[in-house]
Amino acid sequence: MSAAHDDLTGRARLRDAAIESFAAHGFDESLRTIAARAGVSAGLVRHHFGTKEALRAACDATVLGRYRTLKTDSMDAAPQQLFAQLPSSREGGLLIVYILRSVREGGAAGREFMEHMIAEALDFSRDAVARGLVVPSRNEEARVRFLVQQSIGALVVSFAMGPELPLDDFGAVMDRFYAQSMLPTLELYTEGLFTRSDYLDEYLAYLAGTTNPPAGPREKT
Amino acid sequence: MSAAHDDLTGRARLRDAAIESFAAHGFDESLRTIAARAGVSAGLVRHHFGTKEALRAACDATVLGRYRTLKTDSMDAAPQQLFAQLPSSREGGLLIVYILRSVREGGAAGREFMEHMIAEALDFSRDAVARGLVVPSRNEEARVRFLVQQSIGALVVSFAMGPELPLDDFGAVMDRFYAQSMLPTLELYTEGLFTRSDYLDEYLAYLAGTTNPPAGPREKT
DNA sequence: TAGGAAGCTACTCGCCTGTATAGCCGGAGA
DNA sequence: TCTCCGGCTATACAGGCGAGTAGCTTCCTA
Repeated sequence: MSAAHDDLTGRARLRDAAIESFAAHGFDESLRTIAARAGVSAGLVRHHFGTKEALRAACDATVLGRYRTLKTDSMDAAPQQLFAQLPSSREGGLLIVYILRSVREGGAAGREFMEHMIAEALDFSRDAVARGLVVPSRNEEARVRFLVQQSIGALVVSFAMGPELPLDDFGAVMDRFYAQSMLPTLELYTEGLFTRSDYLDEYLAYLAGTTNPPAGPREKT
Repeated sequence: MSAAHDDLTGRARLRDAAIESFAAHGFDESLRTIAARAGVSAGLVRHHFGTKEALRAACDATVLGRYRTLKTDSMDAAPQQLFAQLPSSREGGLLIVYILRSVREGGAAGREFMEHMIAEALDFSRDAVARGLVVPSRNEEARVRFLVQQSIGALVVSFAMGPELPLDDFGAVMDRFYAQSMLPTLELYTEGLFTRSDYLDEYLAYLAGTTNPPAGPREKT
């Protein structure tokens, strides 16, 4: 039940070892390696989970659950960045790396993590707009999806470029990333990029000409 | 020598088949599958390239070369997006998918592609600033690295979320992506995100307090 | 105290991978 | 015409993988 890290039953130890292995070295990590990390035999994976896919699913569910818990436990505030105070603990860093790897790999789990983060960001964004801190968008959801996709994508790419992610003191890696991107982020968010609004105006005119009047545009699949 | 697709020598056919396989299904595609796609035997890979790693290196070099060629051949203009008119041809789409997959996978090849695109974008950005189209940044290179990382990252994530990339008519996939992100991009680039400059001002003050005066800040590794 | 289930391990199987070796075949040069 | 040589194939090999089977220990319960 709890998220302690010591003498647990084999199933929990195996699951936690798999989460660490997956986060550290990717989802192709072999069952034998995972079992060795957990200090148990390889056959125990099959005994408890049946298949590797099922073990992976259990890891995904556990990570998502712990992520939710950590996020709601520390509702102090998240100024402008997702993953704000999360990587302070080793546990939080582990979760972030696992999630980023899931997104990078694609598949159902990555999609679920993305949708979860988009929903969070949408709440946050609406509140920020209501409080007058953020300019409104002509399509709030599209903007949030776009911003999350960009932010997470930048993290994914940045970490993919590095030689390897140190699972411990992941906070240092995160700090380095923010140190490199904080100034450009604030510049872009505060001052924009274009000196004139020609491009936007033209595109809005183009949109008005092709679809219904831009009151409440909605995605069309 | 040329990039035709029909009766080539086995080495070229093998290399081209590997590029398509890697782009379509990832770099774990087996040598036998690649050879089958090329219509040759699996042993020929070893005969011509020695190891799979060497085949991969040949593919990387070929893709980078073709990308350079395609980019310089069509120097008409690239309004605000990298990969502007590139995916119009099947060849161009193939290259983009291959590059995105390389970046997503990480490693030396992905780093090289990234640095190449950053250098391109830096040229373009300096020119745009000089022409008064784009506001100057306090650190041009940091901004460009950040923007490229975000743009490529968004593409990587977006394509990772999709079930599979259709190698043919990749232009349609690209169009769909731009259709979803064009409005948020133009809004953000034109109007920014924050209503006030508090965050930026505070961060600049913080920077001024920790380092040398912010005249020409430089990255510190 | 006997029984039985649960937790766990040792061993095995078939498959697929990259790599290695031996040899076939056709065309160019002497 | 003989010969050699490069392109190419067929087959083999060792290793790692996920999955399957059988059996051991331990502890709880009837």
